[in-house]
Amino acid sequence: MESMKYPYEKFEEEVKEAIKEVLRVAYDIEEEIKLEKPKGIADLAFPCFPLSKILKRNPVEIAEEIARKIRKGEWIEKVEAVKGYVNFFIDIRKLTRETIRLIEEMGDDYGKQSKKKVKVIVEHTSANPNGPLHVGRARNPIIGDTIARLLKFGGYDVVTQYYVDDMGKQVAILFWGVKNLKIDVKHDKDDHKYVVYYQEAAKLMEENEKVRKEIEEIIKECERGNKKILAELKGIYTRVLNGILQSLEMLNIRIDEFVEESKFVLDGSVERVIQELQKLPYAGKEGKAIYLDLEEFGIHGRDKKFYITRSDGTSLYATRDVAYHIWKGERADKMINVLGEDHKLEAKFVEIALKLLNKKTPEVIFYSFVSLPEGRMSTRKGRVVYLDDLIEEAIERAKREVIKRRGELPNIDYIARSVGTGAIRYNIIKVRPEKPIVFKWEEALNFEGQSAPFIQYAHARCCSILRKVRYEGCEQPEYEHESEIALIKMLATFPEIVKESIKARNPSAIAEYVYELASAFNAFYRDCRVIGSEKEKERLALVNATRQVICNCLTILGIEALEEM
RNA sequence: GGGCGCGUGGCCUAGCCUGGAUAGGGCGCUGGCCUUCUAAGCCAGUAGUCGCGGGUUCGAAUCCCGUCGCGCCCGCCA
Repeated sequence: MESMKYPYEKFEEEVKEAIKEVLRVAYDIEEEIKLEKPKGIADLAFPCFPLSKILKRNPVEIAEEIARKIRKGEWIEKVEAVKGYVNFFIDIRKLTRETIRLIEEMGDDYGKQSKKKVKVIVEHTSANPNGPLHVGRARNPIIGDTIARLLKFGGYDVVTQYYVDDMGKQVAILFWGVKNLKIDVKHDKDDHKYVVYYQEAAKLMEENEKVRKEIEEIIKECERGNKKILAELKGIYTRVLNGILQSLEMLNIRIDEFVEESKFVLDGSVERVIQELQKLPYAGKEGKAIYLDLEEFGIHGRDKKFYITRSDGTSLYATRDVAYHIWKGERADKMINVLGEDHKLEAKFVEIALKLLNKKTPEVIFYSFVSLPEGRMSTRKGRVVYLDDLIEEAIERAKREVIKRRGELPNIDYIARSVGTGAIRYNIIKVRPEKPIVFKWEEALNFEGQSAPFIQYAHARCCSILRKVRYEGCEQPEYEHESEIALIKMLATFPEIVKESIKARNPSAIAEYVYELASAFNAFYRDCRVIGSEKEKERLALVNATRQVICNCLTILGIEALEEM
């Protein structure tokens, strides 16, 4: 698969070369060729308007002239000039043969890019282990996991990391609560059980000076690297963390590595960061607290001071984050972090600090919060939808739908789970991360239209046909019906979509594409009878190829490709 | 006050990086399609000053400036 090229890519190169050649010979112009893909008009198009300026001639004429001078090629089947554009049409018979052949040869690998030998660490979720995940933050694991899957598909070596904040106020409050309170909670998951201790302790801390002091003392001890306390703390937060991980598991999300924040205090790297940073000319002191003045880096106003230590010499979250990123950067070629938009300023601080220390900086994907129609989610105000409740509801509803349509299938629970959780993942990932989402049950649990079940359904239809008639290969497939042609073109562009969506770090492009592919398949299904038709063999090839590409997309999206539903 | 992000039919959304040929979809609503491969489907209809104003350009949803609305942030918290 090294340096291999997919058919559409080859076509595009041929077109570019052909245009370049004509421009050079006929007009003595060396220009970067920018092509368009006007759906439904041509496979590729070259607008001649910029040339018209250089040549001081009518673009319509130029297009016609260029069109005349370009001959058919290996991939170019036809060239036409229309309204100032040179339109190129691909040799559909060749495209068909190559695409079907490639999909069959490559299978689950179709669409992948060549191995990059680049290691990427994707950090996502990293939620404080003080309670269950709520829907407001559920974008994080879904975006992170999908990015990781996408990059893996694109030929990168990917490792996912969860940065466990075991030294923060949140975990300290939880710890205090569990040690000092006795609350009877009935819940089968520890994250839901323990969050009650956290909530109660947080309330007491606000009302009671003594409690506040005790919790602060816990934090101080952690920051001084008290191993005994840290170990005790770990015993408690691990149970909450495991609850969080169970929720993620339901969504098909598994994280490779867990990195504890305390590690960087214990191994002295935070101290080294502080030493290095305070040597910088931007360093200053306010009392005994050390800060960096970031005015010069475009950060103005009150927030220009980036504190790296407190007055008592202990480190701050962002400082420890710098140490973590230095460590991470030594273990990867690229770092990608998925963070809530509330972390923008902190991330900027970390980035500047890393640059000043001459270290690698991470790319960050920020997402907006999911809010409720009543406003931002808040555990304290009880205005919250837990991810577990959403998952449970989705699965239940999916199960009712399966029973309604299909009766009691033997693997109904598996199907219901795949449909329900798939719907959740798809609904989150189809929207670009920076767009705010207002959570509505009827939207989150939508099983129709642009949704995971729609796509899974198209896949199941393919499988159903292939179950009835075995596909045993097709030597020279050829298609005529416009629905067949549209479908084969969709299949052929998949590798391009993968490439672009990686480049733009935009997994929602895959979600968009696979929906369109499923849609194109539905049109084909409507128009072209497969089983029993004269073209049965060829159409089976198309069905099989569609099945494969939908499956590959769903793998990237972390959604189950169901054979039956 | 400052910084960042978002603003596309009643609702949701793609396209914006890299400007081009009628702004794609979905939900909803109206009507139609199951004696042939799964109707979680399909078809037809409905609905749009791409927040607003200016600029750049042969051409702007897309780039630039301004403006309004919403969100997030601006702690020796995380």
